[in-house]
Amino acid sequence: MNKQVKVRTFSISELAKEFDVTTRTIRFYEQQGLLNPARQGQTRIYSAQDRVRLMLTLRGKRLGFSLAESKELFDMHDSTAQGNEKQLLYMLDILSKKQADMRQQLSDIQRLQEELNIAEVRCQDALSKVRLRDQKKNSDKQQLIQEQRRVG
Amino acid sequence: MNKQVKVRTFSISELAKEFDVTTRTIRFYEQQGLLNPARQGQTRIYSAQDRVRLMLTLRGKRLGFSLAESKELFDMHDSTAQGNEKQLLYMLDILSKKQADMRQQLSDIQRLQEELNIAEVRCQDALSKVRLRDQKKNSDKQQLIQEQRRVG
DNA sequence: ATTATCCTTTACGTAAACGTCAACCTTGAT
DNA sequence: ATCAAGGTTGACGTTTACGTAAAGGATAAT
Repeated sequence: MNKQVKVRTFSISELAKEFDVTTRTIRFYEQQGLLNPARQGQTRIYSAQDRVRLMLTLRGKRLGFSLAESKELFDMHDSTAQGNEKQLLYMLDILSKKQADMRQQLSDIQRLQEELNIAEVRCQDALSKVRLRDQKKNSDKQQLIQEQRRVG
Repeated sequence: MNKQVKVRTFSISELAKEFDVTTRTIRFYEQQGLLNPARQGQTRIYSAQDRVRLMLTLRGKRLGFSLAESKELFDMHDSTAQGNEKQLLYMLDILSKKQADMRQQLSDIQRLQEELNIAEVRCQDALSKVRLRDQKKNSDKQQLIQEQRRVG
């Protein structure tokens, strides 16, 4: 039985829209060896796998990975299936380094989050003070007008 | 009483060493308005505050902040002490956006950490399989040698 | 038939964040 | 006195990650 498995594919602009990047960006990632879409004629056809790769690449970017680093991780992930010992050890080394990076970032983020909260409170505080002052200024003015009416 | 307060200061290379950046980097940050060291003649003298700013700038970088963004946050932090309502509202807006960023990053990191762990396990697994195989190969060889001795 | 909509390649341009000289003080040690 | 160690200001070079424009092919609607 020739099982016709339907595979969902994507056009370049579909992916661009979904991930809010330009098509230029996606083509660039391909040029850098991060994506490898099939072709229909000369038009690119992206598989679900390609889509995942794009997702991972973008997440990597948000976490400060260069495209080259992401590519390296992808390549290793692909090759370690049939990797030799040296490859595997190298991969483990990279993985542990990345994990250290992530621990660092995690603590960076937590510290920054606290500081942002503090700044926000400070800011809200200053804001309410400004508003109170302005309110008082207005009520003073109103009072003045009232008195002027009584007098004039 | 003329209280002579001793203030710890730093040279550019001290800071460079401490934070593992080049002096070029530090001067560049000054040029971009992130640092503002005092001068003694023409040599730069960094205060503890300058040092903190450098620290924050570098942490910002690790979290994907551009130098311009960090500068903006510094400037606002400095100015919101006597800021008007519009300034404060703008600052609050930025703060909430940054917080959203950080939440996103936090989840990115947590996901990636899981994936790195999985990859590590997979890799360790592959490694031990490779080693077992090699061990067997060696023991086979040893056995062969033994037999050859017995025969030869 | 032509207009519009996607898609393509090629190629030059650009902003950010430094690196890398060059050419020049200054200052304490030998 | 000189010389090494550290500091300074330009100024041009480099890498990364795309932007932007030019010139054109393929298909679908009007």
